[in-house]
Parts: sequence; C-alpha cells; structure tokens
Amino acid sequence: MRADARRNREAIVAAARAAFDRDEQLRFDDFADRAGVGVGTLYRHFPTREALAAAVYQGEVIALCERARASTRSAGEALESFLRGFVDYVLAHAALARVLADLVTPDVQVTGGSELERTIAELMARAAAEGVIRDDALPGAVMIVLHGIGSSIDRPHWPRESRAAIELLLDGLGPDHRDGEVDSSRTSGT
Amino acid sequence: MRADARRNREAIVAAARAAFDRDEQLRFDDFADRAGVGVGTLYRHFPTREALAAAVYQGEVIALCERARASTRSAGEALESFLRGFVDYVLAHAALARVLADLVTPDVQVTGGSELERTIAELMARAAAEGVIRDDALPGAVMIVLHGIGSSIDRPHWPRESRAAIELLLDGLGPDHRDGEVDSSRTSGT
DNA sequence: GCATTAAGTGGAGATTGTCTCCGTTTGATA
DNA sequence: TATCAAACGGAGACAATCTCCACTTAATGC
Repeated sequence: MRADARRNREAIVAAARAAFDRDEQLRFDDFADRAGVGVGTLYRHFPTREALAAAVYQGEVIALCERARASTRSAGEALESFLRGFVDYVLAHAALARVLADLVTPDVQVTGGSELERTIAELMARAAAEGVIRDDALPGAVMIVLHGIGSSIDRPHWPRESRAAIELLLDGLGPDHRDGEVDSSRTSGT
Repeated sequence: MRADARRNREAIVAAARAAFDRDEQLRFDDFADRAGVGVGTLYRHFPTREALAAAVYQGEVIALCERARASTRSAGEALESFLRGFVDYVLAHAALARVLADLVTPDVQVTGGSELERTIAELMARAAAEGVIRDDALPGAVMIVLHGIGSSIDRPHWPRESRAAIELLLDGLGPDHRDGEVDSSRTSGT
C-alpha cells in the first residue's frame, strides 16, 4: 500500500472517530472534507458508511472480545462481565450503537460482527459446559438482544432500559428454567 | 372528510398493505403510483413512510393489544401469550418488522407504538401483582427486546432466534431471580 | 538523478430518492 | 347551478449518494 494511501486512510478514520465521538450526524461526503481528502478517495477506502464505522470500532470490539476469551475467570463470570461490559461500551459510544445493526447482521463483510458473535458463542458454550447457564440457549438470541439495545438509542431511558434488558437476559440464561417461563403455577385468583 | 379524500386514503393504504405483504422494497413515491394517485396526495395523507406503515398496521397491533388486555386468563398467561403472539405476528409480517423500530421509538407521533408499550406495561404490572414475574422489571427492557427482534430481520435464522430470545426474556422475567443472573455459585474449576 | 508507470487522488456532475408548491379539479353546500 | 374550500396531481426543487476519469504522485529500475 502506497504511503499516501495509508496516510489518507488514517486521516479519514481519525476524522470519523472524532465525529462519531461527538455523535455528530454527518453526510457521508462530509467525512471526506473533515479528513481533507476528496470524496473519491473516501469512497475508494470505504465503500459504505458501515465500512467506515467498522474501521473505527473494529479494533475496539475485537479487543473487548479477545480480552473476554482470554479471561481466566470462570466461564459464567466471563460471560456476564463481557455482556455487561459490551453494553457499557455501547452506551458510552452512541455512534457505535447506530452501526451496531450492521456489526450484528452478518451478511455485511465486517470482521467485527462475526467476531462478536463468535465470542458470545464461545463464552456461552463454556458457561453451558460448566453448568452455569442452560445448554439450549442460542447465541443468536443474545445477538438479537444486543441488536435491540443498539437500535433503541433514541428511547428516552435508553441506558437504564438497556442494562435492565441485559439483566433479564442473564437471568433467563440461568440453568434453572429448562421448562419455566413465567411461573404460571403461582397464579392466584387476585 | 370529503368522499374523494377518503377514497384516496383507502386506496393508498390498500396498495401499501399489498406491497408490504409481498415485502416489496418500494420508493415512497411509488406507493402513490400503486394507488393511482399523485405524490402530493400521498404526502398529504401520510407525511412519512412510517405514518403509512402505521396506518397499515396500527389497526392490527391495537387489536392484538386490546385482545390481550381484555383477556380473562391469569396475568402471567396473558403476558406470555401476548409476547409470543406478537412475535409470531411480526415473524409473519416482515414489513412490520422493518417499521417496528418506529413503532417502538416513542418520539414519533404514532399511536400504535405507545399502545404497544402501554399494553406491555399493564400486563407486566398485573403479572407482577400476581407474583408470577419479578416486580422490578422495566417494560422498556421488554420493548428493547422486541425492537431487537424487529431489526434483526436480515439474520439467517431470524425466526428461530427471535422465538428463542422471547423465551429467554420470559424466563428472565420469572420471579425467582431477584438476585440471580448466571448462577456463579455453581462454578466448577473446569 | 531521471524516466516510467501503476497506484492513487479529487471533485464535477450523474443518479436517485424525498418532498414542496401551486395551478387545476372536484365534492359539498345553499 | 353557482360558489368555494377542500383536495388533487405532478413538475421540479432539493438533498444525499456515488461514479467516472483527467490529473497527480509515490515507487521502481536504470
């Protein structure tokens, strides 16, 4: 890769990161201006807005994933803290939430997305092997909840509700309800 | 309302319902062509794509909601069957999923959305009063999961994963884990 | 150094989808 | 059947995305 190409690419990513961090809503072409390059250059490096967002966050997401997979804690703890940590990270980076949809939908060729799902699947498998979560839970179901968190950013109480959703999910993952659901046997006549 | 206005409005809704049912991805202006009216007429009746989608689905969603609230079954059963039923309905109407985002984000002036959330809140309150779900669960957290289901439509195993997500949610709502989460006390050394 | 050239650049303008505006038509009312 | 406010239609303004290609520049060989 030629030196000027790399320089431009990095300038674009840096400009995009700055804009995302302030949660600015920019037209795609504006990222080119911000980086001081032409739109042609922008499009050559990043064919879509999602590709750009991925370049900005891929590193961080993958780092989170690797930290979790390398964790020496029990599988249950690793899974719990990964999910809570991921949600905290998303809450702190609204722009990531706005593109999480694409990180989560695997059809796009974005490494961060499949990496996220792979990590969750691995942590769940380990936790299930330890018996601390049910062994019939689908990683995809967890992805769907994360997706919901990412795309609910415009709700008034987004952070609180997101954390609540994760807690419900973690509870639901517990090993004690292979049958369960809402405990209808307790139904009183009220 | 003038007769021709009503006729046009109904023609637009009918055309939109037909297009949605086939999950066609139309430009907004095309709904006007399909209904045989001008774009001006389309925009006067439905300022946004979401308003149109709401007109198509509001009735059905509100009907689902009212049926659930009128249910004479125990609150736990009503909540369970409402959530499962709603997901089934969404799975059967992909186009609804695509606009669920807006039905779920309350800033938009769409009656169906707040109606959905109000229904969930009410069913949850009743179930909590009966003691069949925890009383500290936020309706918003449930909305987030529904939102996730709606916006995960492009995932390969969307239906299965969506149902799995609802089951996890229902399990998590159960009354037995006021503390809980993943049961770390069971952690073995493995 | 200096030519060669493939890789890279920039931005004008094509394209596409959304939305507005206003001259014309039509249904309701008396 | 005259009146007029309500409703209509669609040309075209507008906004965002994306392509294309004439020009520039870094790398390579001599």
